[in-house]
Amino acid sequence: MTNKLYVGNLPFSATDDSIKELFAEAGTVNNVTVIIDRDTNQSKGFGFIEMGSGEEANEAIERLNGKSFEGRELKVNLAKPRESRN
DNA sequence: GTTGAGCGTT
Repeated sequence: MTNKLYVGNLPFSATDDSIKELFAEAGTVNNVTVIIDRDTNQSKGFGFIEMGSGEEANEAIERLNGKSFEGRELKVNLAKPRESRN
């Protein structure tokens, strides 16, 4: 999987839906996952986006990385594989 | 406020 993106410095007002619409301009958004803190139900300030293809993911990085969104500067990069939370 | 969480099966 090279089509998975990591997005950080996300505004707390952002959600999976708003991010999906944002990344939709760069290509097909296959899936969006915003990390929500289970204890506070508030976003941790980062999330993960799965694009339709690696080229679309790369497009999203170049177009949305460092872009101002809701008053916060977006950090977009390739995501690293998740480790077990055990 | 920066590289996941949830669920017992995706």
